[in-house]
Amino acid sequence: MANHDKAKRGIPPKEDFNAWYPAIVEIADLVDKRYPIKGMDVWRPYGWKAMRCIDNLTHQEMERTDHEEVRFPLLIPEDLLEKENRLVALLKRAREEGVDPSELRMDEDEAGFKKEVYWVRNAGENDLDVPMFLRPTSETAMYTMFPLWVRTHADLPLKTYQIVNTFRYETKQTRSFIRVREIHFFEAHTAHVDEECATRQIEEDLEIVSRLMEMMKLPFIMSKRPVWDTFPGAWYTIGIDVIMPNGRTLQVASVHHYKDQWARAFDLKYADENGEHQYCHQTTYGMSERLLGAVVGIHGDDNGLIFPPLVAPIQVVIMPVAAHKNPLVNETVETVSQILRESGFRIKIDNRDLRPGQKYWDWEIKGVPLRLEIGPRDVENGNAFAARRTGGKEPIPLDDITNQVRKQLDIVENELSNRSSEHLDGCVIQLMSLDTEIQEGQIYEIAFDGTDADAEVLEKTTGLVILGDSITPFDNEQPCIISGKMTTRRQHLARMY
RNA sequence: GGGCCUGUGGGUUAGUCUGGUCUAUGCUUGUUCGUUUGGGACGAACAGACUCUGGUUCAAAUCCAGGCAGGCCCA
Repeated sequence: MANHDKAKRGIPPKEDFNAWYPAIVEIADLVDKRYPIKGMDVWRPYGWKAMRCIDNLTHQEMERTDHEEVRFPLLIPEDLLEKENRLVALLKRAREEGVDPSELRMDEDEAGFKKEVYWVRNAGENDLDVPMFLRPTSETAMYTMFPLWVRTHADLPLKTYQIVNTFRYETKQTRSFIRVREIHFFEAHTAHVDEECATRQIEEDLEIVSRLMEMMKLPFIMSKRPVWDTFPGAWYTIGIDVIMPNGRTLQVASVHHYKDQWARAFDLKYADENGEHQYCHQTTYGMSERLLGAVVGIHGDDNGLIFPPLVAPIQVVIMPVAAHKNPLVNETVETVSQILRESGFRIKIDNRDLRPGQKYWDWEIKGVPLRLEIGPRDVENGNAFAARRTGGKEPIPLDDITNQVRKQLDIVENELSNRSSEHLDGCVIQLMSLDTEIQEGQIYEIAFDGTDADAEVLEKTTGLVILGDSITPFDNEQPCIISGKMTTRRQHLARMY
């Protein structure tokens, strides 16, 4: 049978990303999609461990930047939402009054999450007087408490974060890690004395995101979102988009500068040095399990996943080969794994009673970056045989195993890094004029300095979406694609997930 | 938001159009035993399913209605 090989592994070619992705998340044991609620997958041990590895990097970054972890309740009473709604309504009116209406887009959604939340209306046999909803995000819950915590300028900055589950009633098609109804969510919320301090926080957030993206070797773009794509209640929003293999962008993180808008709605004030009350300035920084979706999507290949070493649930799988021929094999495997574990590597010994070939495929599908084979021949020569998931095999000396393994993992990291930037360079191309034919799988870089109305034209004619102003503008002025006016504003057009 | 489609063991699949031959087919997985073990071994035995509720009928996996769940396409 010609496709026997493929059929047995059951992995569609990665070329066909829409088939590959949903297949691989199940075949590699990340999730079980058979749980009977749309958009709520079961995390399997391997998938959860991968997520935990990513979360650990996040925890480290939060620790490094003096954020403190908190944990807020899942349920929020409905009446608190009214403060938020009033704020959103207020901002909307201000925006409508302050901006030329011709420049405003008419298709703005009703702001807020109200339609997309799950409600709890009963408790036991009783109807609740005040219904509660499952948090879609925690602004409302947190900003109800912040005023109780902040008294004076000495309490600021307040830098908190939590990693929790949030809920959104998605009506669109769901996809593991990418669009789900129960979201594994990271959110940092901060409060500061003034706008400038809050702005510095935004800068810190962007630095953290960049570091995390680098650790996970993800190709990304950071853009200040257009007004209509700004989070309700935010002064501005910066979106971090990963460029997936099919050229679609996936927003994996967002950072919001709220100025004092939420503080006014929730009465979050502090006493300054002169004893006068001032409103705080706040920021939010959010990420989700989409990070894992991006890691899966970006690095995997026809043979399965490839985890970047920093987030690999198992970094090195050690495999005794033909152990029955020489008792030294298992002994060596034990010693080596112990040494590596003590050096901080995540290790797995695979001594299952299976044909070696089958074990190899297993770990390739699961994306373990490095495999060490130790057999009678290797023991005799004082080697382990190292096979990198990104390609290439070589014997490495056992007496220097820690350094050697580190070196091998570095090679994998570099390879993934190179692939990632190649992908970025290949996907993003310049669009000089609207007459150019738009191609599937491309992201277009443009110089654009037009109005909202111009933007709408741009989106309609290209069938793409504007990501917003790139964080790094052009060095030299270029003619705007619509008006021809010279500008350094660099923007991107893409298909978004 | 609009439209189309699907639901059979753990996975996948035959059977549905045209009700009876279906106490339901093949492959795979799982368990046990034996032989094997440096890139997917083989033999034997066993285990395991018609999405739910209602209707039509002498008779429903099959037809009808609804629910739940899933997939695809378009805004």
